[in-house]
Amino acid sequence: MKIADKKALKRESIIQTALQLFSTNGFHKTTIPDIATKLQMSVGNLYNYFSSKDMLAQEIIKYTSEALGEKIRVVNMAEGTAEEKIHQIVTIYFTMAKEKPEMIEYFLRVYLSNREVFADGCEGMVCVSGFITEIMIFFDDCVGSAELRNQDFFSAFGLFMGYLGGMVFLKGENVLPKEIEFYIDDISRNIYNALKA
Amino acid sequence: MKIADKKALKRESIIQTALQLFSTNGFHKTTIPDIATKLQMSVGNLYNYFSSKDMLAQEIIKYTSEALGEKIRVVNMAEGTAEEKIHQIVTIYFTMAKEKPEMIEYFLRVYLSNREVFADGCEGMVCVSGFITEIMIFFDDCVGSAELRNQDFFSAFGLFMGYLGGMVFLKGENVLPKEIEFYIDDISRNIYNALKA
Amino acid sequence: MKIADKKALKRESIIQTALQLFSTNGFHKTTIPDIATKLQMSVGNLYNYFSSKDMLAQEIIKYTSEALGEKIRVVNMAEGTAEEKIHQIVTIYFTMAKEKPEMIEYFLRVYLSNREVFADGCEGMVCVSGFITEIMIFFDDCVGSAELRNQDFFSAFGLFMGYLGGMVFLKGENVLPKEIEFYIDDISRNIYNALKA
Amino acid sequence: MKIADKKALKRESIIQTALQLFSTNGFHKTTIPDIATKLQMSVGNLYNYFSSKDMLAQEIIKYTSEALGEKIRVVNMAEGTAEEKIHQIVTIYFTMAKEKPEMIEYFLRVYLSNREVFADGCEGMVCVSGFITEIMIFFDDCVGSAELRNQDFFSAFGLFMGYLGGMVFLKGENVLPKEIEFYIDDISRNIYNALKA
DNA sequence: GATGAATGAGCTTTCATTCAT
DNA sequence: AATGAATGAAAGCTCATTCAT
Repeated sequence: MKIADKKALKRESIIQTALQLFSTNGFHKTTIPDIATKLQMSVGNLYNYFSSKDMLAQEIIKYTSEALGEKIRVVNMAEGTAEEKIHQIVTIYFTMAKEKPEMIEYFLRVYLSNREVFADGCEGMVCVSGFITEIMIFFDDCVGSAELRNQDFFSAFGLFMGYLGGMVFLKGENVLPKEIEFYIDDISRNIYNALKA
Repeated sequence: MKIADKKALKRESIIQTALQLFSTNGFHKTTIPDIATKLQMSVGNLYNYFSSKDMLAQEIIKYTSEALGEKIRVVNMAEGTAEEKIHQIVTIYFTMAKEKPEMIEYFLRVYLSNREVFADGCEGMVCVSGFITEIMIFFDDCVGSAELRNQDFFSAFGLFMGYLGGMVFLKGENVLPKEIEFYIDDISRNIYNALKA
Repeated sequence: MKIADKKALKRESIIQTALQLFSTNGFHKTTIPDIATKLQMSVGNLYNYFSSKDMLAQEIIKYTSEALGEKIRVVNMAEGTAEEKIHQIVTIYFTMAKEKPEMIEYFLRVYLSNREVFADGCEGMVCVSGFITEIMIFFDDCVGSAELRNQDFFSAFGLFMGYLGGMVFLKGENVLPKEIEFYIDDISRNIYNALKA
Repeated sequence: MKIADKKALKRESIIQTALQLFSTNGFHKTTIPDIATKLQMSVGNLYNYFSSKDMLAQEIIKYTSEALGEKIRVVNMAEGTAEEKIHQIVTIYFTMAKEKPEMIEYFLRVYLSNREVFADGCEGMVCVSGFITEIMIFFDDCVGSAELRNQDFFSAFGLFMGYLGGMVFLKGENVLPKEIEFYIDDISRNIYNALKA
């Protein structure tokens, strides 16, 4: 294997480990030594891959947003009604919340809350554009096909992002009486009803 | 004025100042000396009112939740259709986000993200029950009058809390092209469509 | 004793201890814990008196410059010929180099060499003006009385500062075969010959 | 070209690059990676040429001292009065301060201040003997020809080294109102007056 | 000779909390 | 009730040097 590939691989392993620790314990409660120890790596070497804790956090949000966006892209590129697609997107989101909860939690507990960390480098929503872009495409498509009502994009986007995020937050707080998958149908229906033409 | 009253007054002024600083700068970036300085008070004395930084944060979330709950209680106790009441609640929320953004931001940036701070003392959603209870009452009433579809409470609550919170988050990120009030009608309609019978 | 006085006293004791350590071991080789330990003080508390290591270094140069300037002021205010005054100033400088070598060494080994430390706050020669001002007064007086040749101030100042500093440097390197006092007469004569009208 | 020559060439390029960085940014603020990067060379390879950062610093001072000494040697070997030679030496020094300021700055900002770096290997003035020896020869010659007063060598040497170094320091601080060449005549005259028989 | 990833001790600085006054 | 100097553990980050390739 080439050296460049090895380095890329290690970089990704750092991202994944840090993602998990940040999500679980919070950005400020996770220390660089914590991350390095879990990776069986020296603190100094970690800084050969990311120039600061903040920069690491920024790379993670890009990585996560990209990963989520990719899955939604598949839905966008397939055939289907708006109602079906909404159901698919909700399913993707909740499945990920179940299987890789750290990704969704990272949005909620790190990105959303530690503004100062993302201030320089993630202005606007540039670091989460991977995800947002796909939602935007989905919405435009369905408005184009007259399945969804034509309204301000942010009104629709806030519904998606906020609603799904809110449910995962409730899950994280252990206040949901049922497993998260239980809510897929209800929530898909609510979203569709909210947005349909 | 009685001494007890004076103490209660000072207690509240601490809460309000800390609320503002925590919301603006984040929990971990706000220091106890920061709060004391802004209050023109000594750090030692501040500890006569709150036994720790965490306890102060917990009191703030109760205070904020209560304040928001109270406003919704007014809606609950007045006459009106479900559609009207949804519009009123959205208006209350966004008006507060405009006029006292620190309260909403505290939910998003402090309560939601610093789990460890609220772990001992705010288990479940006990510290935000002031707000949740009112949403619950609203929902029960409207289901009772057959205006809203009978569904799992959390499916409905997640919609409210997540959607509104998400919009305020977008506002905080300065990505909304319009003022937040602009979205009141759209969003009220979306919520009503989502939940109506 | 008043609290403010106690604080001023402690402040000065920090300055003196740090002065000694910086002079002896160099700025970069002296750590904040080194200084705190020698003062039997906690690291944190030291930061209640000086906001950073750099600021401490800046306060020291002001303090030192002032102390040296004061001694020269006495010469300036007394009667005497230029030749006598030069001899007195050289004597003061070398006596200080003997008795409080850390002050002179601080000029040479800390102030002169660690430009970045003094870049913000000591621009130009503002932090050593206590000393420079007196040399300037001395020179102006003697030019005014026609005892010294009228020439560019910096040509004269460089002679004083450089020559005396250079000798103390040689002393510090242990290359001088004799005690520093031995050179007082020679050097005073050289300076006088260099500058006389 | 022979391998040994190539190595010597690379060695010198390291010295020159390090000289410049150390002079500009200080010894402790210049890292080995900084030097390697500027040379487009790996840090590991740099250690094939110099066994440590300290050893590199010592080689630089020898190199610099030799270079300066060589120029003065030319003066020493030419005909001329003491007054002329002093003028020539001052001119050499200030010209170098103008054209290759890093050499003179290295004396002032690195050699003079970081005693610990030069402690093992440059005891006394052994690493700057290239320069000192020539000044010594100059002084002996002129005393021998009865042009300069016979006095302790260090009294005379301190004048040269300190005075010229002091002026360059003032130049580095940007406090000199004129270009450094402007001072050549004044300073040469002052030195001659100080030392003449 | 040449590379640069890896090490890890060490640095400056911060801050919740205490307690003598 | 009120003060703020004092504590000290812990954080993020740096960098001379090594060594497998």
